[in-house]
Amino acid sequence: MRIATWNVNSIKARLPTVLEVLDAISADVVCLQELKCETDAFPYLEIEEKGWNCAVHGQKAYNGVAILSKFPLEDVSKEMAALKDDAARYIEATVMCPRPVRVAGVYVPNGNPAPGEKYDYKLEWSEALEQQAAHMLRAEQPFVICGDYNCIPGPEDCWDDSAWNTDALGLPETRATFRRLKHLGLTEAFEACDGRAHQYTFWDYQAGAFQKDHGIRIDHVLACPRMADRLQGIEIYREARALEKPSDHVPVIATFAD
DNA sequence: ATGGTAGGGGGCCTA
Repeated sequence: MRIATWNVNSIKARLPTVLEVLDAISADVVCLQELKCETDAFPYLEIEEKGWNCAVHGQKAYNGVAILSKFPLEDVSKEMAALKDDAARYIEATVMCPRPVRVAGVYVPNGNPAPGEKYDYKLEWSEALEQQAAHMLRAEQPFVICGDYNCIPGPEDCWDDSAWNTDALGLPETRATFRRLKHLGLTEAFEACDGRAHQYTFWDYQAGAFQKDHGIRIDHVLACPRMADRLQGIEIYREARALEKPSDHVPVIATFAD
């Protein structure tokens, strides 16, 4: 089975592209971030028409996450146990593929400017996610946590570390929150399957960043031990960034043995 | 050179 994550930067502005890319990547489950639409305004009809089941946690203008699945979605939850959050940044559901897997889709706060209130919120949110992961590890069901972590794991995951290690996405304390998550016993799919330096999932719209390959790797798939045992590969669908009216992020797809 | 671009919503904020 293939599980993908993609920050679409507005589902409404991107719908034709999203449908085209969903066809191209052949995933069974897709976590989407930055829908930028309310739950009721999600384009259910157009996406369900292509065979997807949709679980959506939207809000007006900002944030918004969804899980799409070719298999039935069950037991949808839109909150982490440890955080009452006004922002729509979290969604969790069980997919039957055919064995049940718990899938969490996350949109971790950007955190800029750092230091400041926004960065404090990022750290608070990351702490709640760590607690959520710990809770899921204690439960019996295998799981993955996919999404836009807004974290550049290491200096090799951006084009110029000196440009990023003082940014909220690359600060040592940000990288520490991501390491703590992994140290609970989660496997980062890219690290386990590929691990090459300078492979990116986001390029800014500004200053010709994509053309210069000035990117960062901030979209990640983390797997529990049992799912890590089934992990077969990771792909970054870079082609999506070269399309007309692209998102600034591209899909990341992890393949697991059935 | 502290800009640049994109999206949403409503006259700036987030990224």
